[in-house]
Amino acid sequence: MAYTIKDIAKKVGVSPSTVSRVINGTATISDETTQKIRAAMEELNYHPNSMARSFATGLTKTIALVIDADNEKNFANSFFNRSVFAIEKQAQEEGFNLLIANGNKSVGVSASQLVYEKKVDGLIIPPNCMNKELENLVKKDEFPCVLLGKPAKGKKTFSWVDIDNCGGSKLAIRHLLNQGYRRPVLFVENEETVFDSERAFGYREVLAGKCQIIVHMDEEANLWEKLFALYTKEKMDSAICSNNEIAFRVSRELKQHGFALPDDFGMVTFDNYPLAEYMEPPLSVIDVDTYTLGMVATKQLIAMIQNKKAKNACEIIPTKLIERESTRKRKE
Amino acid sequence: MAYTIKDIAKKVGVSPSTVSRVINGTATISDETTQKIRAAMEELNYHPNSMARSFATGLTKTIALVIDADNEKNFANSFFNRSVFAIEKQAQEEGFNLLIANGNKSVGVSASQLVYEKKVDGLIIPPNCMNKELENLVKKDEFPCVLLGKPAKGKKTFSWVDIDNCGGSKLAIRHLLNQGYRRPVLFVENEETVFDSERAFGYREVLAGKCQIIVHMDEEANLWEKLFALYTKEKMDSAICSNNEIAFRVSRELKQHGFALPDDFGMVTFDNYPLAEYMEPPLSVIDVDTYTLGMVATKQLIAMIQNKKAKNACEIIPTKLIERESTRKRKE
DNA sequence: TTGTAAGCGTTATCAA
DNA sequence: TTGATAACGCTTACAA
Repeated sequence: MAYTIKDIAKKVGVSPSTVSRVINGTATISDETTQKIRAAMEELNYHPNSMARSFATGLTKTIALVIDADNEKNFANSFFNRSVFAIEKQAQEEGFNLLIANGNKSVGVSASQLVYEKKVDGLIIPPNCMNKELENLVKKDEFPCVLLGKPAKGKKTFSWVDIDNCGGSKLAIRHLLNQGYRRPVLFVENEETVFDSERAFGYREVLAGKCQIIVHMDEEANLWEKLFALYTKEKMDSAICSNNEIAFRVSRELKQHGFALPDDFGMVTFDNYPLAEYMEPPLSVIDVDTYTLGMVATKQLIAMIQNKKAKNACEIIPTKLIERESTRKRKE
Repeated sequence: MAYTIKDIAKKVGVSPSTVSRVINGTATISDETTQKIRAAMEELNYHPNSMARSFATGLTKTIALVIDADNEKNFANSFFNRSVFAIEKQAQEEGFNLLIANGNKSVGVSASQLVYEKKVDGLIIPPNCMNKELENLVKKDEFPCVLLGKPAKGKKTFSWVDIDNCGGSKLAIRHLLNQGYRRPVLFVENEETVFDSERAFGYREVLAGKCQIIVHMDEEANLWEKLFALYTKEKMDSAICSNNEIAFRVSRELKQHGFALPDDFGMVTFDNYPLAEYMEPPLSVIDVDTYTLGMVATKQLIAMIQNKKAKNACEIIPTKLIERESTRKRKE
């Protein structure tokens, strides 16, 4: 068995509470005893038992990130993972551990269970992992939680952090217009997702009164037909794509049919990873800082746990433009 | 305050231990009392306090994955992340939670601390996160741990799981030879890493007695010069690359200097993500199953925790070849 | 099949 | 500045 606080107390000749006080700094203890206790802990290589501690205090010093265990794509992608990395780092920095929780009730230990069982002090939840039970649970107990992404309308009572999808969209279009393109089309996966709808909103706002075309990729069985129509009928000369995969598919079709980027067609895509820099030509991108996203969410959550922050804070992380070959300035 | 086991006991009119027995199935309890207890738990929405439980049993039902918090690249890449996802899923399946631990001592709660403080029951450690302290610690206490990758020579006393780097290499060369290429060169990052050295080993074994050339990318300041020399002097006509990034760099140089893939040059790369499929032409790959890697490691670890498995097991996950355009069969 | 009671290691309350 | 002591919620001998 490992040493306990009692062993230290006995060795030094003080009571366990004194040792506890030295460990936690919860009372002023004479320099002399403090020294002796420190020395004894060092000598026996004593480490407090975290479970006993958590049990006694009711605090676990652990936060959980909820993931969708049914959907590997939602987890194992570079964007989410930079966030995970940031969350872990920030948590560490503030003395917290990160637990990965399952958003799905059907298998293993669900996020709700972690809350019920008091295994964590707070939750970071991607909106798509939020379900009714979790929602009621955190609201009822005022359990600290931060959404990693803007919640859908009508659920604004949570704290959340998101990247500036609307602003990113604007940045992209203004850039295209600046470079001499006239008819940028927006390609999204599914406008019903919050981030695609925000991007569409930004697109529409900048192009108010002008030609606006939004293509939903999930409906495009015959992509080339669609592209060709947009080119001939709508004079499409450039695009903003909502992700690298879309950008790849669109540019491949165009190139295969004789279009050259950037001369015949300009392209900006959201996300700098994984393909943008490696495409031919390398693509200009709206870079979303998912690292900062994760870091800010974690800071906010821990502040809530420590009662330092309002229950209803929200923050938007700005995006930035990285210019590359795919939007080279056009000669007038 | 949430309900405790005593509340349930009182409500049903039994002792707390009986309730505990029902929860854990540690004794046969009459059907009648079992029913009543279950009903009471349901009614009060009772959930056992995990910290009290862990404290009493000394078991946390949590495993930790150690990561290198100083190096984002080591964490936020698609290979490692499929493993993380698999680890989480497998852990869930067996009723364990996954904690992310910091391999680095300098910041926050290090992996060693988690062990000292008894916050986890076992560790999954990438070999590059293994340090002297951790090594001594797990050996001394016979603390359950599995390495996520083959350890360097002389550290074989750990359980480990790795992908079949040597076999993957062989698969790649045999494929190139089959397709009619004659002089495959191996491009690695750094042969001192275990996986590159295994790959080199496989390469040498298949080409025993024939021309063998291994290029270390970290030393190649002028890549084209090197490639040109290999082509003219050594008649290089194909390559195996140790990762997508190398494959991209090599193929870009070749294409820029007028070589066509696969006609002038054949290429196989390790790893199917993130670029291989999106390159021009799409690259044939040695696909490494990092999902299975993580899953097997987790199974092994949990078996160790439950005393079902030897302390010194090791397992190798086979690789497989995915043929694409970059190694189309040559006409003789 | 069930109850009693001790114990897990720490913190927190109350006194001194 | 310190010490006794209770309490945290659960598990587990030991008894019955």
